[in-house]
Amino acid sequence: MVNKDLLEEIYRRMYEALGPQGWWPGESPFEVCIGAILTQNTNWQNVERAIANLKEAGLLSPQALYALPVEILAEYIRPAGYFRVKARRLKNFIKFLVEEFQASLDNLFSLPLSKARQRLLGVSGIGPETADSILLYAGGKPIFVVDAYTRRILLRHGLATEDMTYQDLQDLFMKHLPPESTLFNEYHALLVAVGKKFCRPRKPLCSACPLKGVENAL
DNA sequence: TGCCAGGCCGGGT
DNA sequence: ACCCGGCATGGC
Repeated sequence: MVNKDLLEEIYRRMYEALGPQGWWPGESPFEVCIGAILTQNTNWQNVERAIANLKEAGLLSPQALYALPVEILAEYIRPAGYFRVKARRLKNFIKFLVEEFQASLDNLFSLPLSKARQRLLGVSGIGPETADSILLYAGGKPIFVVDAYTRRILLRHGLATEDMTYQDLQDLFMKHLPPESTLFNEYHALLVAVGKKFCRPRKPLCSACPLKGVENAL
């Protein structure tokens, strides 16, 4: 069903339609981690406000956030939504980073990939997508990020089924594509761009979608 | 004006 | 091993 040629055709079409995306939209690996947690089920525009608040207050460092009470942090990130939950999740991640890795992402990323992923998943508030986003976009590791857009696009083209798990969908890409972080980076960013533009929930057809009919393109 | 946005957790079956 | 309610702001 899904094979290497099809995945490459999908990539080609998206790239030709929308060009390079240059993700992640963050200035440092640490900022990428914060953004990855804040953007859970939330519009990126709202996340940018929250990050801007932290930046403006000089709080965008592991040390500053480590010292900041969770209730205060919550107020800064309010625009990102779910702000009390996310303040807790951020603190969990910061505590993890500071106390187990001397506040150094490089220390975390120096672990074998599967081990680093496992450790991230051990932090309450970091699930598979957030962990993989951190590994790929902050760490430059060759791991494919699956999100709601990825799932919806695959479903809409009959390339996946509802019962497929995160792992199933991730395998679908990683078993057929070369493990290159630059490719995985662009691929996922393009899926998000296409999803935002052409593959909204509840809107059945996307006549302008660059992926229209790819499932039959071989 | 509802619907949607780059999920995840914890409790209940 | 699933299933579901809860979490919240801002744009269109």
